[in-house]
Amino acid sequence: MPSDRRGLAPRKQPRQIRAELTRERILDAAAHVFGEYGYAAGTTNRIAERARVSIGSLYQYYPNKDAILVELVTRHLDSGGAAVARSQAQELPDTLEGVLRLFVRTAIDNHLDDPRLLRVMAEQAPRSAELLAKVEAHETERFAYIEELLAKHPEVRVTDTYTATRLLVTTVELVVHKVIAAPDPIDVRRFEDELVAMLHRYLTGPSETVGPRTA
Amino acid sequence: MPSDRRGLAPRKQPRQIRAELTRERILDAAAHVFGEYGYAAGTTNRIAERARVSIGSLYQYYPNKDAILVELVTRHLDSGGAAVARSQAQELPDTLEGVLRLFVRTAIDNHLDDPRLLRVMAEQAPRSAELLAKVEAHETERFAYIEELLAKHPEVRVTDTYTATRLLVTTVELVVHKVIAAPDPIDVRRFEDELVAMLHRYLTGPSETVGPRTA
DNA sequence: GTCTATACGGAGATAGAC
DNA sequence: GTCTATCTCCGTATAGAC
Repeated sequence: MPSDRRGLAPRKQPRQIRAELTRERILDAAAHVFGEYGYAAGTTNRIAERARVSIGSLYQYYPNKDAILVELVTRHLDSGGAAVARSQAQELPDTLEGVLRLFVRTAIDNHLDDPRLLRVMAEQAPRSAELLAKVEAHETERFAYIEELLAKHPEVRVTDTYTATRLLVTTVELVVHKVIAAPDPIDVRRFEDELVAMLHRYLTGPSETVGPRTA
Repeated sequence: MPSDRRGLAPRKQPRQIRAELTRERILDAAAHVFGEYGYAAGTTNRIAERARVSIGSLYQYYPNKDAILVELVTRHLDSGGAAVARSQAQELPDTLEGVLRLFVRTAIDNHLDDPRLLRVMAEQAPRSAELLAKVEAHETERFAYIEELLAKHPEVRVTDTYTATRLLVTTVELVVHKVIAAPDPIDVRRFEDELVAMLHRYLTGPSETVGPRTA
């Protein structure tokens, strides 16, 4: 225990920083425990143990187990947003296909680090209203971003851009989740190729009737 | 696992029949309770109550809660298989697009009856080894069926049919689940149109435009 | 074979000492 | 502000009467 600082001028408010670190530690521990045991068996006791914090302390930082998971999901969503921002900072590829590939790959990379945790968050998490709202907000943001992106490319021939955007983003999200979370190590890059091809042909394909093209 | 006594007893056994009915009743009750409360809050007590059976009796028919869900999923998968068989019995559409539409629509129809239960089964169910095995078996079957189907259509220009089939089936399954399970009643038919278009263009699109992943 | 009553156990959450 | 100890709650599963 540090010495009693009563009456001394606060130096740098180490408490706040320490507290923040503890929150982080708990969150990291939760990520690990949820990933290893799943949500139901990922008990707060285990989380506290792994974070090297007593169960009592844990409840000082988070009101309940669910709140931990919500923060975990939030953190994940933010990390995804940050990744997108990073790509935006650099110059985007010229071709539509390049843009699609970047989009898909970013999604993949953002999930590769912890597939098991992904499963918990994407599939096992109890869907509280708060969580749903957060996820939906991020989704809306993504929709807008992608729709705008597609608008810049004249090759896009699809008419119902509203539905198309939703289908595209949804497909990428779901398929990427599935492939990453799959128990067997599928050939991810091959999947990536096909997924990009599918999206690209969808967007640039003939809008209604299909005429076979001669090579 | 129920004991299969077929062929052993030539005499009528009304008990067996009654027992089978009770199993059914419990299963129906479970479907309702899981759909309404989710898996975790869908307790065996509630299930027993709704099935008008005591909790003790319930455990005479099923060893534990998980077994009930497994049987529920099995039943759902079988119903899907039956639907496919039905389409197979009739003549398939001539065009590839028609076939794809039938495939997508069958998937949708097979899920429309109880979206909330679908959510539980697809998302919340604890994935026991047994359950995973069952699901995977069905999936493999579907893969084979679709791959064969695609082989019959010369319009299909995609080269890596193995990966393509998996992408296609996976996409349909996931997107359909998502759309059906979505809280707001999305315009399902519009989504169907776009999904079919995407798959169709993917399969018939130029295969050589997509080079290997760009650096 | 179906019920009632209950045990068993585990998880979330809290109280109070330090 | 962190710990230990504990309490409550509740769901699963069982025992035993009828």
